[in-house]
Amino acid sequence: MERTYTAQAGSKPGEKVRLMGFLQTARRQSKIQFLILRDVTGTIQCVVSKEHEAVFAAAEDISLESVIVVEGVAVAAPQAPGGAEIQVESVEVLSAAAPELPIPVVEKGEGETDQSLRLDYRWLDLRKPKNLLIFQVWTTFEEAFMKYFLEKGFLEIHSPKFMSAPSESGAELFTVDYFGGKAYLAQSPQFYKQMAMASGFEKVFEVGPVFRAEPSFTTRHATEFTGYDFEMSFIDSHEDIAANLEGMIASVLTTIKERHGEKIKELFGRELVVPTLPFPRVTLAEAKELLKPFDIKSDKVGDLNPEEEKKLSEVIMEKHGHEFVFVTEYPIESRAFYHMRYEDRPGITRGFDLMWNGVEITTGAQREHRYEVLKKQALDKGLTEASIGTYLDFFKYGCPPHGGAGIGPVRMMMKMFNTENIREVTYLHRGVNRLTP
RNA sequence: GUCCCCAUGGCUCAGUGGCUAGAGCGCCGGCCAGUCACGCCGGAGAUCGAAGGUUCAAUUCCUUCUGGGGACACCA
Repeated sequence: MERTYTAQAGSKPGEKVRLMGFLQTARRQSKIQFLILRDVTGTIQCVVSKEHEAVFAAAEDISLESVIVVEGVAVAAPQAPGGAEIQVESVEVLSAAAPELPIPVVEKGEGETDQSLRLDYRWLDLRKPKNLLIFQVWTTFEEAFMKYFLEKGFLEIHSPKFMSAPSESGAELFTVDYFGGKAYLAQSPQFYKQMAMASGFEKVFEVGPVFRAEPSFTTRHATEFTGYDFEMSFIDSHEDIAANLEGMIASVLTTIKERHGEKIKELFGRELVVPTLPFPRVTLAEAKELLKPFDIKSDKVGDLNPEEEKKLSEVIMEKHGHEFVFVTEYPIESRAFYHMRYEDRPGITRGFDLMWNGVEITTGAQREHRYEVLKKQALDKGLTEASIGTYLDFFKYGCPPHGGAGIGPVRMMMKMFNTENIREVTYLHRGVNRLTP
């Protein structure tokens, strides 16, 4: 018999159906049992009556979270959760769960299970409907991200993750053994998406893994995560990049809100807001000025510390009613060597950071495409020709003016669900102290 | 890497310088024809994170270590 999903069962009253999923809850009485079956579409109540002696006995022994097949008649049942239930005629265990779960799948009472323990048993933790929703949204996110750029004629590239030399200054890279030699895991597709500009591809985007060997212990860092990047040629300034970035975000959030807005609100209490265009923009100097009244101690002159980022977002929300803000005109000291600088103000870069509700989610810039200028900027930052010679060569034989941005979708997901921690929205977190499961 | 906090059955938490370390959920057994955080009765399950120290006596106080969380630095 063909399988019916729990979400469809209600629309088949009187029909015999076959359902498959996990036994989420069992409420057992002497002559009637209520089994809550969960599949990827939701849950439904299955009723086992003592009239079916053998079935009743079999159902009594099924441990919670076992994988089962239930056959029975779907009926409308106003008293049942969801308004429909299955009158069970047979039940079969496909895979029995060990009787005591190491972490609960249905959290009862006050405290939620400790996060690190939940991550140890992530495959059980992910059985929770709210976690399933997160990955349904991830899928929509990536689809909408790609759709936005594909419709604008961007090409998709996949740059290699093995590299022969460290790419960015001071970057902490993972070293791997490469046939007896040394290789590094890419901490950004930066160099290779720029190479695509030198190749005349003009507009590219990439979805791919990024590796960072930074020993960071925060709620928003991982040693491996997915990066969304784009790069485009023949731009006038970093504003062209900002415009595409904000357009993409508005488009992505529109789609996500349409498809998942209600569920997100129901399960996470977060009312998703589609941002208006353009996003507010402030220069770093203006940001510092706006923050002055709050007397936040910061030893950062050319950048914002996390507390300042949070406060700035609050101020912007008050002034403009906007969750996003671009911060522009960072000094060269706090930016990568390849950021283009203003002709008239050589200490200032033509780029931006984008904040969403207090967290940095993107860095973007116009890149320096002039070979001699780029080389000088790199050497000034302490890089050697030996280490970035190949990269510099990309610009030696003609390269259009260009720019791009690197987006941290994990951080955006964190903001979409108002979770405190990127680990909650990561399929399997990789951190300094976590390599399993 | 620096600073702060935490560690008690499978899970979430109480608690105490001294007697048998408690509860709810879960688990096991029994009862209960409509539950829906079902209910009721009974039971098992803890070297109180590890090592050392103070003390007549340490799960409780002290030190170190390990594990976890958070803040900073760095970044997406």
